[in-house]
Amino acid sequence: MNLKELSRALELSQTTVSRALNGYPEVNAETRQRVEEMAAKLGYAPNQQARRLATGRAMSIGHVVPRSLHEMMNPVFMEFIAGAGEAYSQHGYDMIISVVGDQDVEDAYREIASRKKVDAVMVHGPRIGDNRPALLAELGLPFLIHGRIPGLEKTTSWIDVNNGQAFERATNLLLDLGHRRIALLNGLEDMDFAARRRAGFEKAHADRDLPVDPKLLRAADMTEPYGADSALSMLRQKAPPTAFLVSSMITAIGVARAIGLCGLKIGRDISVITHDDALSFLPNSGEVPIFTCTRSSVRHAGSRAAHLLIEKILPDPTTLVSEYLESELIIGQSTGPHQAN
Amino acid sequence: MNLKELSRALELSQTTVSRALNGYPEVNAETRQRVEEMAAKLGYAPNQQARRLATGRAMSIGHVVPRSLHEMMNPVFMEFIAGAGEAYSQHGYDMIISVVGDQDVEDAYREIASRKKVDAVMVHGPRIGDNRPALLAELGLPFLIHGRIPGLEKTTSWIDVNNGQAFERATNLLLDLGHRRIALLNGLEDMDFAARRRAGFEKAHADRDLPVDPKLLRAADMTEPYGADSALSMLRQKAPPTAFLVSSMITAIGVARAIGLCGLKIGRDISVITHDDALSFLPNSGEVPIFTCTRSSVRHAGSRAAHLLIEKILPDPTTLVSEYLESELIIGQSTGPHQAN
DNA sequence: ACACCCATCCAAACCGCTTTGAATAGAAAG
DNA sequence: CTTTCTATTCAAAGCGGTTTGGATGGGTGT
Repeated sequence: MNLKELSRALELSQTTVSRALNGYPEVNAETRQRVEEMAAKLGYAPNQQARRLATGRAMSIGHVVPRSLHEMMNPVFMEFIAGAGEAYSQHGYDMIISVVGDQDVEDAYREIASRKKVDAVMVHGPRIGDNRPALLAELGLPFLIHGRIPGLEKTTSWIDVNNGQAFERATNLLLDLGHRRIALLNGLEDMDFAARRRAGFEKAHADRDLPVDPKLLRAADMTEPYGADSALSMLRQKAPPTAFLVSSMITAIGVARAIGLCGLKIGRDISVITHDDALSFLPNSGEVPIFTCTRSSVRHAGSRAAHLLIEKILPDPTTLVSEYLESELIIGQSTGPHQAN
Repeated sequence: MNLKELSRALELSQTTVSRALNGYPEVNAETRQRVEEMAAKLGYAPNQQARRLATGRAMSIGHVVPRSLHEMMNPVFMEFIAGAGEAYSQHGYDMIISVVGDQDVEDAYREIASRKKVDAVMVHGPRIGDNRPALLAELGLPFLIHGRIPGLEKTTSWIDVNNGQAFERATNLLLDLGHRRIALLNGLEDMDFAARRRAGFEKAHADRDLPVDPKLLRAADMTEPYGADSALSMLRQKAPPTAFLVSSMITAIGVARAIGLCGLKIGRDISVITHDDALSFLPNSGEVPIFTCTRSSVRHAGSRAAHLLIEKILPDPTTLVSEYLESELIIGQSTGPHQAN
C-alpha cells in the first residue's frame, strides 16, 4: 500500500492525499477526513525511506559508541539510551546506535555524515581535550554532549550534572561527620565527570585546610571488583580510611563487600557515599536507602537530552543550549559519625 | 557531493559510476579505478536514504524494547546490543532501537513494518505463549529470537543458551556437595529462560528423589535488593537454605550482601552459584572467580545472533536457524561442602 | 455583469540512487 | 568484407514520497 494506490482508491491526487495526511491547511476538512479514514482502513503509512529522501531529513539521531567507553559506562549508557529512546519515539525520530572500535570513531562519524544517516548525534562520555566537537562541526553534524568538555562549555551544547558540587557536598558531609581519612574511588580521570568530582572532593578539603592523602585516591573503570579490591587494600594499610566516596553504585557494592570481608560494618565502622545514577536494576531507594548517595537519574538525563536536541538544536543548529541536572544528596544507611576508637 | 556531481566530474554516466563503485563486472578495470580515486578524493559516499529507496532494502535491523522488559534485562540487554552492534557494523547494517511502552509493542512493530524501516528484527525476552512470532509473520518481518518460545522451537529461528541443562548441572554440583536445602532465586517465570532454569533445578532434584521446598523458590526481576531481601528472609526462617542458585550476578551480589549481614561467610557457611552473563562491568573472572557460576557471554550471543540474522535469514527469510550457545560451569570461591554443623 | 479572491485540488518536478534495456565500437568469426 | 559477439558505456525509468506552480470554480465587492 503506497501513496499512489491510496490516492487512486480515493480518486484524489497524490498531492492532496499527502497534504491531507501531513496536516497542511489547503485541504477541505471533509476531504481530509475521508483520506484519513481510508488510510487507516487500508493501513497506509508513508514509506520512511522515500519520505527521508524527499524531505532531506533522516528523522533519526545517531549514537556512536566506542567499545571502550561503553565498556565502563555500560549500564549508565543503557539507562541514558532508554530515556532518550522514549523521547525520540514521541517525536517520531529513530535512534540509531553504532558500536565501533576505539580507532574507528572518527570514521564512523564521517560515514554517518556523508551518507546523511542522521540529523544529529548525541555525544557520550566527553573527555578532557575531546576533539569530537571539532570533528562534528567540520562535518556539519549538530550535536549535544551528555557531560561537558572543559574549555568548550560556552561553545557547545551540553547537559550535565553538577558533578563538582555534588561531590563537594558529599565530601563535606563526611567531613562534618568527623571523617578525616576519606578515600575517593573515582572513574577514569580523563573523563570530564571524574575530573570534576575529584575537584569537588579536593575543594571541600582545601576549604578546611585539610590535606588529601594521595594514597586514598584511585581512578579506574567502575567495576565491582575495582571497588572491592581497592577498599580491601586500603583498609589493610597502616592508616586506613574511615570513609569512602565512590563514583558508582556498582563500585560501591564492591566496597561494601570488602568492608564485610574485613569484618567491619558499613555505616558504623566505615562510611560510604556513592553516586547513584538511579539505575533501574540497582534500586537504592526505600525509606532509608542502603547507600547514602548523590543521586541523579541518568534516564531522565537521556530524556531531557533528546528533547533538547530535537526541540532546540535541530530547528536551528546554531543554537547553544546547556542545562544542569538536579543532583540530590540523600542520606542512607551507609554513613555515620567517625568512630574515635 | 552526490552521484550526479561525481559522474560529471568524471565525465561518465551515473550508471557507470554507480556500477564501478558497487563492484559490478561490466566496468573497465581502468575506469573503475579512476572512479574510485575520484570518489575518495571528493569524499563521495552514496546517500543512504536514496539507496534504501532504490534498492528497497532498509539496511537496518530493528530492536523493539518494551520498557518493562528492559527494566529487568537492562545490563544484559545492553551487552547483547553491543555484541550485535559490532556485527551489524561489519555488514554495513544499522541498528535501530525503539523504546516503547509495554502496550505499544505491537503498534511499534506494525509501524516499523508498514514504513519499511528495517529488514528484520531481533526479538528479545521471549515469554511463554509469546505472540510476537505470529505478529511478525503476519507483518512479513523476518526475525530471530534471543531465547526460545515453548512450542515454537521448530517453527521459528532462535539462538539460546541451554538454560535447563546449565541449571541442572549447577544444582547437581550443589547436591554433590551435600546441600539439601537449595534456594532458587529465579527471574520472572513467565520468561522462557527462567522457566527452563527452574525445570533444570527441579529435574536434578527429581533424579535423586529429593523434594523441592516451595518456600525456597522465588521469581522476580533480577535486582540487587531482590537478592539481598530474599536471602535475608530465607536465612532467618526456621529451616534456612544452605545454598543458593541465582539467575543473575546482580542478584547474587545482593545474596552475598545478605550473607554478610547475617555474619556468615559465603563459600564456607553458605554456597552460591549464579548465572554469569559475562557482563563487562561485573567481571567474575580471575584465577578463581568470586562466584561459582554457569557462564555464557551474552555479548557473544548478540554477535552470533546478528550474524545469523544477516547471513542466513535475510538472504532467504524462510530459512529456519537455531543454535545453542555454550555455557560453562565454572568453580569459584562461593561454593563448598555442606557444613554438618 | 465583471474583475478579483479564496478555497481546493492537481500535474509535474524533484530528492539521489539503482537497474533495465539499448547503443556503440572494436574484435572475432564466417 | 559482412556478421556476430563481447566489452563497455549510457539514457531513462523507476523507488515512493514532498513540494512547487499552476488550474478550477464558486463567492464577493462594485
